[in-house]
Amino acid sequence: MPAKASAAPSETAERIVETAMELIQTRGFSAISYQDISDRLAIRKASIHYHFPSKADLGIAVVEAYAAALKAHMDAIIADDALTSIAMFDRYCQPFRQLAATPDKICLCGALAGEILALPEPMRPIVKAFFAVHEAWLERMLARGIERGEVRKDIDPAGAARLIFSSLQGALLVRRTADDRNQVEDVIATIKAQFLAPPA
Amino acid sequence: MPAKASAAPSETAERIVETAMELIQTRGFSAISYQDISDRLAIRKASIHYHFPSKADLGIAVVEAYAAALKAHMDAIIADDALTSIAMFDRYCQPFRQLAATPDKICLCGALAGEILALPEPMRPIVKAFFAVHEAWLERMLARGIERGEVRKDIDPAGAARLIFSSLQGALLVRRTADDRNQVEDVIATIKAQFLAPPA
DNA sequence: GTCTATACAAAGATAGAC
DNA sequence: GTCTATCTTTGTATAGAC
Repeated sequence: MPAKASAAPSETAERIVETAMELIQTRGFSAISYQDISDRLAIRKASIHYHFPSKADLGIAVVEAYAAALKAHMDAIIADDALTSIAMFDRYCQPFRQLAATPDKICLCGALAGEILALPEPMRPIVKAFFAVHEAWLERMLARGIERGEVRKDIDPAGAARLIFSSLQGALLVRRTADDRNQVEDVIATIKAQFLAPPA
Repeated sequence: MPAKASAAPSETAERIVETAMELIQTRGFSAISYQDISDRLAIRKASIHYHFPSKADLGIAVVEAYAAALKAHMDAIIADDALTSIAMFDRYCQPFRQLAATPDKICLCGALAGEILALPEPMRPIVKAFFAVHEAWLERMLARGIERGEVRKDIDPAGAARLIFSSLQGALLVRRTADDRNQVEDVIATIKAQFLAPPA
């Protein structure tokens, strides 16, 4: 029963998705093939096609899994109402820090966004929704911080959320190429200093 | 005399580079082919191979041309010593605004950075140098602005330069997918408000 | 559910005529 | 400098045995 949107995936299907995710994060969607995945899993190409008939099916499964994992992470942060704004942001950044700690991974949706017009059409709205969800989460966090007096009143939550999210995506992109370990940390530190410092 | 690093390129070679650049900015390097270019130019694949024997040769020519054009733009800004910091930044942003005005183009090096590990090895250091040059330029602009009292003294020019450059790259990436015309303008406005406002 | 085998198209690249 | 023709490899995908 392959490629069913919300069926419990078999273990093999999960390993395929995980491997594909890593490969896309390092090389991009256009550049990877069923052969690349089958090499890593010691499984045949045809077996991958059994679970994911087309490359579009596989891509959709990968991006849905990624988006769902990060959504759960964000929901968990929101659920803890006692957190300060800066603690919320630190927890939000954790997955991005983890990516920055790898030698060559970037955000899956950042990688896909760079080649969005080369993607199978059904993948695109999922990437789009991912960005919208993250920017909305950041905007809400900032608005809450202003209410609580933890964030400067003179910032625009929507504009700042866009800057923050864009800079995190861009920082991951740039740091991999620049091979500079501090790129992402510098950006996070600057965001905190400029946007999450208590009002003067 | 094709593929010579600094020979004057023929007009056909120039048209090939220009077309390839646009295609890479919209679809990515891995996703485009000699066939795509030959279709657009009403020329045969073999003719492109005459000018650029391998895809790596073509990629190098494209990224070198792009980097050189933006380098000239930055040099022209630096040459005008009378500009205020905010005027310098506005002129710096002009090429990025132009990209944001297209339906589907992002920074060439942003697109390439997303698939850096899938690129022919000789292309990579050129992308890397592009990022280093831009961040250094922004850092210098900010440091000058602090000296002139146009930029807040409490910011770290290196960290802020990284945030600004990352956010511009990220904003182009996100706005294309989000199809949101204001993404890039919002980010530029927020940068100005937070980093280029006069000291309190 | 995984395998072998294969079909079919597209890719990068070269040879050689004009 | 551009063309036609062709080679070789790779990629996505399917058929059918086990």
